[in-house]
Amino acid sequence: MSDSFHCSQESDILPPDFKHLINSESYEDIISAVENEPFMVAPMKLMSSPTCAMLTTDEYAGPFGFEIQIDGGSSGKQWMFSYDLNKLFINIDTAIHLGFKCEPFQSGLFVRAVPVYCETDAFQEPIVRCLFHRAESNPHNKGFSADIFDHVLRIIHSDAMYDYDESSERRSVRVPLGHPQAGTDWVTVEFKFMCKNSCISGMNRRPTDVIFTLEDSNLAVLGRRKMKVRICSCPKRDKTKEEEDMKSKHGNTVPQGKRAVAHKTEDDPSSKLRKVDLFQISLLDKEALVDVTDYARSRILRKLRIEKRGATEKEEKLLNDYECTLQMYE
Amino acid sequence: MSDSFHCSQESDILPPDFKHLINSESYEDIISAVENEPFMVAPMKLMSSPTCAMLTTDEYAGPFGFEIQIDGGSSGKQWMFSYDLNKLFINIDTAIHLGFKCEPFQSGLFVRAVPVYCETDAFQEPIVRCLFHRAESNPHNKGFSADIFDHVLRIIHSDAMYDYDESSERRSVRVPLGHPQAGTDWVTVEFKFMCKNSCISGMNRRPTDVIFTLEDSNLAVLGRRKMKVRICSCPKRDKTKEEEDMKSKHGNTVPQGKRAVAHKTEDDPSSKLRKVDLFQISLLDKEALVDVTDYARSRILRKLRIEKRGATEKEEKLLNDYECTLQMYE
Amino acid sequence: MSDSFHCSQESDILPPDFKHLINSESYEDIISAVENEPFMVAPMKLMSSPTCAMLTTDEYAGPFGFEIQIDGGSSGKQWMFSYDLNKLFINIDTAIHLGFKCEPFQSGLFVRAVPVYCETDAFQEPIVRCLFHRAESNPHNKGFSADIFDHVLRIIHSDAMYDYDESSERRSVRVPLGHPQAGTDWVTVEFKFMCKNSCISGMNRRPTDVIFTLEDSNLAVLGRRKMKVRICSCPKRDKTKEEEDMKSKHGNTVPQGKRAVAHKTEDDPSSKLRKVDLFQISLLDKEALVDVTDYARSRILRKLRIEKRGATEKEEKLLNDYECTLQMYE
Amino acid sequence: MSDSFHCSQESDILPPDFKHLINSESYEDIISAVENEPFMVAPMKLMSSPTCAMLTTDEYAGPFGFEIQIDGGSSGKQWMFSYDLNKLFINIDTAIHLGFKCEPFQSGLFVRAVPVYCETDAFQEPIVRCLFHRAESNPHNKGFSADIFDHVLRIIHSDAMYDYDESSERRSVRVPLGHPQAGTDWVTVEFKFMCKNSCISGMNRRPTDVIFTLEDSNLAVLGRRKMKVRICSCPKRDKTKEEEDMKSKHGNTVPQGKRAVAHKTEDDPSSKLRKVDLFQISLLDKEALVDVTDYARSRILRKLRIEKRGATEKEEKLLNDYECTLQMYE
DNA sequence: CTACATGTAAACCGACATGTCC
DNA sequence: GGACATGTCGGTTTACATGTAG
Ligand SMILES: [Zn+2]
Ligand SMILES: [Zn+2]
Ligand SMILES: [Zn+2]
Ligand SMILES: [Zn+2]
Repeated sequence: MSDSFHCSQESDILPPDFKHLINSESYEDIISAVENEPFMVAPMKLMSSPTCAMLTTDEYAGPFGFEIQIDGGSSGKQWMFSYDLNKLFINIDTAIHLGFKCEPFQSGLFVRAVPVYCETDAFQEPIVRCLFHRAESNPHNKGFSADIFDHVLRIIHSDAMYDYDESSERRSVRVPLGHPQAGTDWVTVEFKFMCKNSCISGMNRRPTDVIFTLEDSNLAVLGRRKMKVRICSCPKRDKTKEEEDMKSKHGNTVPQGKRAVAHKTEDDPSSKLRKVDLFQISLLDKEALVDVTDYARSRILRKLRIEKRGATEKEEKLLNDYECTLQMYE
Repeated sequence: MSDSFHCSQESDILPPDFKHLINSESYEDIISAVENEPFMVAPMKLMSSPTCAMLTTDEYAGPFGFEIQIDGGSSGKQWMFSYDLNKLFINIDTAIHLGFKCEPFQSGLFVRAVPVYCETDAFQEPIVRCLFHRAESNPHNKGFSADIFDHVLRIIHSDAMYDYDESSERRSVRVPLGHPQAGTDWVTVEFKFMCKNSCISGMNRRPTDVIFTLEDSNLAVLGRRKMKVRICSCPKRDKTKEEEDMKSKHGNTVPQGKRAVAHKTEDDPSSKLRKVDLFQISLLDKEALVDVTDYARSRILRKLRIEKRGATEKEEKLLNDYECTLQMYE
Repeated sequence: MSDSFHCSQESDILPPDFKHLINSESYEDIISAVENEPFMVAPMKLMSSPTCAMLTTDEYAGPFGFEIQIDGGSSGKQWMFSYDLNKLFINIDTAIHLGFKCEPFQSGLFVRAVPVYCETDAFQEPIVRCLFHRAESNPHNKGFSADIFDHVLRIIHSDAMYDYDESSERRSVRVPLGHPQAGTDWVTVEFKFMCKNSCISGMNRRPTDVIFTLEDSNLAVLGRRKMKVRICSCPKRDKTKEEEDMKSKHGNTVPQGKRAVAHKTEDDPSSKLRKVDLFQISLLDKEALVDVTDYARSRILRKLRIEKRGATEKEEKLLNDYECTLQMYE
Repeated sequence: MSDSFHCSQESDILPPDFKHLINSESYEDIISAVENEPFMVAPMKLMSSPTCAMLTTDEYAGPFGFEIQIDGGSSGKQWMFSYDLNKLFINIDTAIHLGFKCEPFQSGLFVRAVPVYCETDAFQEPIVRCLFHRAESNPHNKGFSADIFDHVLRIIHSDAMYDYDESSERRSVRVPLGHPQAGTDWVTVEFKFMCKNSCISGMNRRPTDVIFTLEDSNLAVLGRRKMKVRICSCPKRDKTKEEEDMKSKHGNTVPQGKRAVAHKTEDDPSSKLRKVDLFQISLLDKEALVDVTDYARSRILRKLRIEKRGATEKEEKLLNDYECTLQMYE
């Protein structure tokens, strides 16, 4: 869970680009804007919902600095991530953990994942499971509701919501984005792909992307990330092959001097800087949440009063967070 | 991390500390409330008996403050208890004494023990003895009634009752809970495990828990405790190994080349993500954490007192969590 | 090596030779004997119908001298017949014409075709179409009744009857056998195969035979022929490959790194060991072999003539064997 | 099927010993003796039947020159034969083909295989299947008669007879020895082992031999061979290990000059010399057998008469064989 | 308590099977 | 018809699990 993968199509020489992370200077402005008119960020629901036929696929950090992360280090299993290609190679029915970050994490946010064909010709065709894998008798469907039989992409979470867009016929899945565990500022979500790219009567050997969008509960898009994905039986073999293909292609057009460079992404200190060591407690119901949040807020304020000082940046952010919560539930 | 046995990460030298279990101030109130209306806690016998296929495994002190204790200090050679793992490592056919507490001890109470597989996949499969150990000719069966040949778990007591649930096919054993001997408030029960986790045609190397339930004679569940158990030939070696594995796992981000299997309930962080029915707040530092947690706890206790009722299962779990947190950071 | 199509090892240039099938001298006698008492051959319908799970697959000319013919000369691109392998290689949805002969052609006769897996393990599993090809939306099903969507094998004839054996779940197709056109004594029937052997969720790369039975309207079997079939995308390539494999196998003692699977009936020598109901004698040289085989053959034929009856299945098999031997060594 | 394995316990330097093959000089005497007083060879049935507790295990070619052969060449399977150790390493439920030779092959002969513990302590204990593998529910028993559930050793042949010796409680299996196929003078029998040496409540890690005896129908022993067998999950690993152990043991007691020498057994020309290229034909019933055999005999005799010469050795043997057959069935 | 015995599982790799494209 | 795409299999190796023995 250490490497944030970059999203450009360029060769692996390029360092990952973190500029899309929110600059702290503009942070308060955004937050305050959001607080006052929550979720104003152009919903454009009718014109271009995150699941419409011609959905936008451009990367977009958005007001929350939405980011996505994969732990490419633990390769060698049923999946491999290629930093060179920014592409995930994964077997069918294999759990993959992706990390999501947004600042701040607040209730009412969702992450949606929608698979799309990346070739222009097929782009508008919705991706659905093949006849074989969607059959009720298929073991991968054992114990699941028929609602999700047609979904290629699953989120393994009891709150996962499987959406079907009647107009585009796209199927997607989303989950409420909780808060990060102590010691990290990423929220981990587990995905599984339930068809192969090669499935006949399904994806039929067409290459695919997955589009991840950060949304509020009105489906307004607050951020967007893209990842190439190939679901296949031999992730390692195919990753190697595609990387070699890519290199030899570059070899023809670009001088050979290129050398493999260590991925800065993997240990970019800037991401570490952002880690906040927060603690968490769980509350039973909204009433308790409001009550305890209020207590926690007054606690800080009292402390500041006693210590006769202003809030640190961290404290400020937390207070902000508390306010958001209180506003939302009171 | 929600087990009654121990909540700290310290080594197993420390004796178990049970003081944190139920806050003594509010304790009497709860009990007295319950005493007047005994067994009010919805039995839900049909929906979920303590031996049904999908039996509940969550810890639950219940109206009697049901607790369980093991004397880990006197760990002999044939068994060892790991406080780090909350897990008993024991050889086959070895006597182990467990202490049970409920307040008040009254007639008509039983303690039942039912072994279950903890892996999600196998959870519903009843645990029975392997063909080898259940054979009449097996020396461990000498002198016993054939009724218990198939039971992995025995209570060494003349009043032990061996139950077979025809619907789930689970086999369990229970015994009337007497009164504590003078000088203690724990009742001791002797158990023996009659198969190993590694027994082929039996548990087949699958890890197991034992669920202890406090019941009345109508099988209504009045309390529940869980203990991980591994029956093996080398309790010490295997305990050491698992503890080391656990430590190195917590050290690394991801367990490297190890075999991991989905467990039904685990303290693995991803399971926390599933606590969707709970709310979370973030705190800045340990001091704030302790302070706010204590506030949240007293809030619940106050509520219970006001409403003159015992804790629901959820509330109890939360209280438990709070206690653990407090103990860890105070 | 007991197929009607061809018994020599020569290349597929040779046209099929049908002369050896039934010795013409004794042939008329047999037929006339049968004509007077038609259908005397024990139908044993209950015990072993032509579509039951354990259906018989042995070749059997029967009282009508049932034979089957394929015009291998006109091998187009979409199908090829291998005389070396007695195997049809054909593409999906491709018309193939088979000739059937019986003497005399009379009303009330049917030809049934039932596909079966030839590997022992899968033999009893009924062959049905894969989920992809059986889907109503599949273009190959356009304009057809849903009754036949699940049938791998079709007869292109308005009188074709598609049977479903509820007990074995086998699907087969049959057609009334008309009379030959002027100038020939073969009746031609057009078949199509509607799945590939490689279809997942269908035949799943398992090799297949087709069993052709001559039947009366009571389903009594009056003759039986077998043909290996492989439905694939590259009939020619695959035919060449299998023929080469076969040759190199016969050359070497043991197929080195190849995958071999038990077949239900094969010319593999170990199956001969099982012929426990037969007796064997050893001969010194080819001359003796031919001589004695011829003697044994005439012995059986004489007996049939004397007893005025047709050959039993066993006798016919032996006669077939003898013919093969004679042809091979004469 | 090329290597006859030798049966001595010595190191692998020793060439295989073929002296036990029948000397051709004494051949006629033996045969004639046998023909006149068939099966006179000391039956000793009561004292030491081939399945008694203290059964003899010494190698014994006997009057028929009984021999056994295994094809050790094909590695990488589920079994491996060590010529160094004269030991078969094989997985459970794995087919192994053994070749048997006796001169002459005649009807009424049987081959029996009985497994025994080779350690002195356990030798008299009968070998039976473990509780796990003998259970009716065990998939390896699916489709088999309960009679053979307890047998560790199976012969895959419809005529296999499973014997139980009530006095010794040993279980063994035997099969009538047919005639060799054309082109070889070995009869092949397929065996399977249905428990592992490590099976608890069964062989329990004790090493085993298999004793093969050539018998007549009165259980008189006419030949005996012995083979070490280890049934395990990793035949290759364990074979390698035992061979290394053996070598290092020899290294301590014997000067190191020993070098691995090619096994003469593997291509000993003497065995090739004995190969007779005979042809075979099958007959339907005894009557046909007698008739055709008589024809074949007179054919040879006529030929000799015409060519005015005596019989060659081969012819002589065949004639003898024919006589045997006629005598037995007429 | 160390060394070993021995079953199991995962990972790896190369060979093959078989559809598709050009 | 050749080159490729891509699933599957079989064999190998390595690591691990776990009982036994000295
Ligand atoms: Zn699919
Ligand atoms: Zn057991
Ligand atoms: Zn199909
Ligand atoms: Zn066994």
